[in-house]
Amino acid sequence: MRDFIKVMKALSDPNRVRIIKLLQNRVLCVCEIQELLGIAQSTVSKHLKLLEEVRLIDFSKDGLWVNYRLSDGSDNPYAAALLENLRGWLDDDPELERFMARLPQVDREAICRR
Amino acid sequence: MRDFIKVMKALSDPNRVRIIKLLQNRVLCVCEIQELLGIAQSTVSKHLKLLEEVRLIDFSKDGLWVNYRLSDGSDNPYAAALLENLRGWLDDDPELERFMARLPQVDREAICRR
DNA sequence: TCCATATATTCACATGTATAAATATATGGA
DNA sequence: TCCATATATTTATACATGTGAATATATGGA
Repeated sequence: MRDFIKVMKALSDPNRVRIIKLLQNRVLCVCEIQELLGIAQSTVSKHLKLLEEVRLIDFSKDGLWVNYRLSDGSDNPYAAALLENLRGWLDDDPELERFMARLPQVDREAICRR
Repeated sequence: MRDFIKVMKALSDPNRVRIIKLLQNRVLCVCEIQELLGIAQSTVSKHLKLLEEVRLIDFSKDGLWVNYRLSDGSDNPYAAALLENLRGWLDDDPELERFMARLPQVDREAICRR
């Protein structure tokens, strides 16, 4: 029960769901997500940590950058099923569409180094 | 997004998930759920109202009794998909197994009239 | 009409949570 | 070794939420 509840709570926040939807397109680092969502860096880090704890996402380090991507779902069946569901959900959400439109222009080299 | 978040929040509480799992077996009234979960009547009513608002459950009145049952899911695709997922999930949860075992003995006529 | 009772609502309270500012950590380059 | 910077953590705060006691509502019977 606890594992299930944790996954549901993880997906009960709009910003965390937005992060999942953005990661459906490509790998992102913290500052790219921060730039896209327009929230504080510490907030982004916290959301990412929570999503990782329930195995909705994975990360790998590359120098100073930390690359976040969707989990393959092998560790948590609840997470896997919901990631699968989310593939087809919310694609017509207007706010998400705006984020998606900006995604190609968000580059960590241009955005974060300043 | 808002509809999705509301369904996820509705399923982010253990007692509400327990109610859903119990309703997979049969229709239940408020006092039967109260007796099974061991929580206050007002709390049960609140949970049921929230679950109904996101179309996870339905109810029909029968005199003083109010019969709650799982929704057919036709109104909310998120609710429908999660109800489907929950059909096979959590069946091996020990606490839920105890609730299920007590379910046949919980009868509104015997439990609530006193 | 009056009462009993199943459920809903109100209210107060303790706990949980999303947020951002400030600070700490870690990595790479000079 | 020292500095710059990407990310993580700590801290404080406002707000949301689960809970139960008390109260209100609604339904049926006498």
